[in-house]
Amino acid sequence: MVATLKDVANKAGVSTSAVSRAFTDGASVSSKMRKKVEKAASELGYSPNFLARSLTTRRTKLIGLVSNNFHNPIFLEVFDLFTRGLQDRGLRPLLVNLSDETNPEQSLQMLRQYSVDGVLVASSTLPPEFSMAFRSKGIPVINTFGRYSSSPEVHVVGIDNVEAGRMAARELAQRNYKAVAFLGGPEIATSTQDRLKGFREEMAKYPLIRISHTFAKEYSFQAGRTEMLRLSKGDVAEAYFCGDDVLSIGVLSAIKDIGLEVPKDIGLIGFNDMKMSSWESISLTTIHQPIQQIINSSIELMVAMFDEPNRYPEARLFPCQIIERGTLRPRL
Amino acid sequence: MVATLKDVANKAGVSTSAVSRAFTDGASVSSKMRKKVEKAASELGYSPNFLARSLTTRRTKLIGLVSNNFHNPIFLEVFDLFTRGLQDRGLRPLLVNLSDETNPEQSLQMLRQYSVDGVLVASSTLPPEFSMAFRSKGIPVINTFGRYSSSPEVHVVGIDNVEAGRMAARELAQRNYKAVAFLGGPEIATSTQDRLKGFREEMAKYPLIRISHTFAKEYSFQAGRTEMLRLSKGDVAEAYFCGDDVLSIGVLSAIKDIGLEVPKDIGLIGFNDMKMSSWESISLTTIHQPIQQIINSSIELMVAMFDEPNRYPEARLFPCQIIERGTLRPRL
DNA sequence: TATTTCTTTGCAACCCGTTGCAAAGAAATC
DNA sequence: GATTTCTTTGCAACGGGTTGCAAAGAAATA
Repeated sequence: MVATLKDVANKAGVSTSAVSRAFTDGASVSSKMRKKVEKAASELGYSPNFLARSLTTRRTKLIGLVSNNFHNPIFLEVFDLFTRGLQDRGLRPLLVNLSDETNPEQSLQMLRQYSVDGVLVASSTLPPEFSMAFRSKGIPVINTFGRYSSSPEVHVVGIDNVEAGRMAARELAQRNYKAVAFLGGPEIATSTQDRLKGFREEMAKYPLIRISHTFAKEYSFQAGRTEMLRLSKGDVAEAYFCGDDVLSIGVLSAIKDIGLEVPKDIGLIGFNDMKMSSWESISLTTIHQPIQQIINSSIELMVAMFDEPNRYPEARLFPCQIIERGTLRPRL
Repeated sequence: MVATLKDVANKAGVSTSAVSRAFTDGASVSSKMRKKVEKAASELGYSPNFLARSLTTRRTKLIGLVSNNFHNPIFLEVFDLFTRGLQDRGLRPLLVNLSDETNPEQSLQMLRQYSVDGVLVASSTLPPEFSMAFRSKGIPVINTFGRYSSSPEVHVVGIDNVEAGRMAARELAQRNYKAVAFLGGPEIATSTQDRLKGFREEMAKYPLIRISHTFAKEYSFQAGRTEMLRLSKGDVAEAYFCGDDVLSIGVLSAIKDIGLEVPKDIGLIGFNDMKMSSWESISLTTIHQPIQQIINSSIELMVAMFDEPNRYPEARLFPCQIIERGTLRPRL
């Protein structure tokens, strides 16, 4: 049915090695030979079978792209950037939807069966052990958006969540809020823990500011809304640092329902700066996470690991940035 | 490094065929043999290489998942459902981001090189020729969310966009709007064309209703917003049928800026019923597209084609449904 | 032109599995 | 117990490529 290397060799009257070489960059072939082969190949509509090739080259150019977050719109941006970045380098993303799973075993086995060249774990909630499982089997792995401190054995590309928490704290302090709160994502998420940690650390410098914290069940609109509605039954803070933009939007919705106004009655700063946050109807002040850079860097690091599998693990952290929009009152 | 079938065979003291059979369902192996092999295999941490296997079985279980829309949040839901559905059946999605490309050649070649078992084209904007290219090379292909009428050679799973357009028209008529407009996505998108077609057809039955139409540059918030702002400089209709929810949300934002109120001054009905449309702060009346069913059905059809590659092409269309929320005035 | 060096080519083994076929072994029948 | 039938096993060829090595050919040097 579909033409093979042998067919091309027959048609061109040359050996199979010659054909193979004609399709390999930098192989030892004369240009006459290459021309002859290419002619035969194009007449037959031949192109090499990557999977057969991978058997000997040990390179599939398949990359496992693992995520456990298919609900937060920011991940659509993430997938877009990852797929384009990989494609541009001739790599192919094998998408793995982890859903509720946090155990690496299944994914690990599956990705090994497909001999992926590497694995990109795109998650800010998975425990470091997840990525470690791949590394310990010798598969290059990058934990994008991961926590760097606790897993120095694995490459991490992302941001310093602790510092981001401090940044939020400084910002609220500068705007003279006297009672602030952190409204995080799921308590077990490493990103939430770290942002809270930084937030408290920094706030400790302002003894006059009251601080509290609480967690939403997940990074989602409804979770944010629900949590804020719950909070509204008690003492409401003057400003909230919200662990994620989609969560923030839920919170905004709740605030409106309660009958309060942003930023007049209550301040809000989000996290991520997803596209939607800049929509005029939302206009969320938030902390921008440079996902374009993070993703590019993740891919570059992955590619570098192909040549240097035992590369010493590093953490690549990018600075975040406050994006001023309409949900915090002006600075002093 | 990683254990192969031969290693297992040596360790267990049996032939490679025996090992192979032990890992194949329904193969002729005694249970003693299987036990022996499994023991050796688990000691070595062996699991079969799918790609090597695929050379002889001619099944990779890889499915190309092709999309050109990484901006509309509905596609996050689509990816979620597709990846889970495929995984549940032991299939693996190889994600292809088409971006601006509409030419199938590159994707076709790439997916052939990876010997995918089938291709799912998830797009309501790609021309039918795109999917046809795969079919003509003998690769099972389903056009999910595609247009059925113009490409009877390819399997299509989705909705009847013309009928959906009629549905919107009926709904607006029933609510006694006297000047309505269709605000579609990109004019070249088949889905936009069909929805407009149905909308006009149905509206033709109501000679007293004035009707017009216009197109946004793409299915996005900004495109919707921009288009509505532009429209606001001229004659504004009483109600808009918007070709997509994210577009609608942009339109809503513009309406607010203009100083009009929904549904008091102006009505709006969207399309898709993405998660976000049900957020309390948006509460968009819209037409629900049953994407869960569409995607399940697409996958089932794909699987059926494995056994019956020349299956006569069919269109599977699912009915849509109006979801009443807060952006249309009550029925008469 | 003869010799040396470099480039190009083909052979054959290999990558990691599967599978048709025949031989060996076990079970069933007489 | 001998014969027939069924099950299990191993051999060897195969799937679609790549690659080390040696031979052949071309170019460079003497």
